[in-house]
Amino acid sequence: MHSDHQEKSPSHANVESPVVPGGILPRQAGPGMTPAVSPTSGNSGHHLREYSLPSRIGDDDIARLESLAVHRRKVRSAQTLYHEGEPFVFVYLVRSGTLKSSLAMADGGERVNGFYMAGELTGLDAVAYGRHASSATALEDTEVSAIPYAQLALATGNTDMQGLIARLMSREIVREHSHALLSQLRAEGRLAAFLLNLSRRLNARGYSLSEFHLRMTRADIGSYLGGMSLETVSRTFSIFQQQRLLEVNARHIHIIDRDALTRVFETHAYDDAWRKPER
Amino acid sequence: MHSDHQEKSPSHANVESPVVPGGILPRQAGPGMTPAVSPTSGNSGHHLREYSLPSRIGDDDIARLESLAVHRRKVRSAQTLYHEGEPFVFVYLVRSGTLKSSLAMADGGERVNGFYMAGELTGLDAVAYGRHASSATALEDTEVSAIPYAQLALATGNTDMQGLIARLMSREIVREHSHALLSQLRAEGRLAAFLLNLSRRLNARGYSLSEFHLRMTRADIGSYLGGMSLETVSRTFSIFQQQRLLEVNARHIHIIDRDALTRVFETHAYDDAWRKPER
DNA sequence: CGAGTGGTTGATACGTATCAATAACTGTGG
DNA sequence: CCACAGTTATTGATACGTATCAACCACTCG
Repeated sequence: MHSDHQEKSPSHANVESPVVPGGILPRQAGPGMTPAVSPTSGNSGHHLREYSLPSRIGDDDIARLESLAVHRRKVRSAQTLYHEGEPFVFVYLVRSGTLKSSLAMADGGERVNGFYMAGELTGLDAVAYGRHASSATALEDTEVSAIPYAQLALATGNTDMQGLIARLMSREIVREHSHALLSQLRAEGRLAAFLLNLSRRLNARGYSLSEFHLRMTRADIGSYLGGMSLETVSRTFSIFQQQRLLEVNARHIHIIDRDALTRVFETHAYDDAWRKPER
Repeated sequence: MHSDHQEKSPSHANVESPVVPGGILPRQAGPGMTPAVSPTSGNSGHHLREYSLPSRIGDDDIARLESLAVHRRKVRSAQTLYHEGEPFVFVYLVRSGTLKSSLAMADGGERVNGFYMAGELTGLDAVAYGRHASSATALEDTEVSAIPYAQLALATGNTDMQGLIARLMSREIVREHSHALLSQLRAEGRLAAFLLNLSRRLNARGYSLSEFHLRMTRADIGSYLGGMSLETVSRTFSIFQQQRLLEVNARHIHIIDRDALTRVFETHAYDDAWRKPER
């Protein structure tokens, strides 16, 4: 029930490679990671272009966090790492694999609010009330490092652990804000933004920028993008394919025209985007 | 240009009352504030019922923060406290009045991502990158205390200021997650959730639970609720009024049937809520 | 091979955006 | 003090995007 996650495309090796303690990020991590908000001052707000999903952090920070980890934990595909409501003990640094974070809705449905990949920290929403505010489920076999939050909070010494935590949380807030902007876009814009974002994050981990494998279902994507039905997600993929922006084969994605995709989500706002010009 | 914020209804005094240093919260603040996530474990997720907007904090915490404030600042209605992109120096504790937080969109539009009232802290999204990630605009004449973030970060001693900041940020994250759940609701559910939330927050500040004055426009509300047009907001108010759930007079709101309002947002999910039962 | 899960596609219904006209109110300046 | 302009809100008509329902296919797993 978890066998299709081995990459089939030769262009990108699997991240399951031996996890070297203290540096799980294949390549590129230093410069260019920090500024996800454009430094332009009264900017016109290219949040969507800039928006980066769950907190990616530098190798040095990862090492610092890793040093406080008490154990590794493997989570099989479809298993959950923690459930919402559970007492909060650890934050988890993803070593390999992919997690989805979700909230249960009153009616039994679920809302996906994030996907976490290697080098990202999950569980920070539990700090507020000492209980996990969301659940984390593995979308493929995944390995995490468990870091006792109490350790982080108490950590003293030259490493400004407190500051790191604060920055990571703030980044999560910024990310949520950017994500909220998706509600202004229609299906095509949302999916385009999502794909470009995934592409960048995977690329930062050493995969191809143009070709990758989705680890989540259409339903997950739709939920994450703000209550789109899985059918709409599927149809939107088909549209992109017809327009030759993508090649889609179930979960294999090949981005053909990156620029056009970018235009899609810069153009497909509900009202303003395409109407303002002629005013 | 800012004259309609004086309460007209006799049932609730204006908060502009003399700001007593060290305790701006009119009443009720201690018990019952902390748990905004239901402690039930594998819960069915009443996030929407529980969801609390920007970080409200206890009087003691407010006092601790206030002690670090370097100055007060008055912001006239429609003026902005800070713009996105500006260098980050202060977080602001709202003393009186109301702020809206918003992001500029690439096309010139704006997306409202929060409203802040007395006792709430704004600016935490700037910690991530040292620049404000959103703009704060006064919806009425507003007064804030400016607290240098550097002070907070360095604060030592018995007061666990770091922990407080961490909890506040985490709470903001939880709040964002809850807010994201609104995307699963339709117009009526979203507006109902919004009104009930406002009602509770105002009530915690000593106002009537059933009657209050909106400080934001229909457009602001629509934007905040996820890209609803101002017309839809207006129409939804009318619907509630016809159903005798509310009395609406421009920005004066009188909640007649609180329970029914609650049912509205528990019922008006897109698919699951009303369909699951018969499966 | 049958069951289950995930994905695609079509027909249709519904919710809401959009466009438009009007009204109430606010602040401004003669 | 009143007329004018600008904002805000209400309401109706219509168009459009997407949810929903349904049928079918592909693939995996036991």
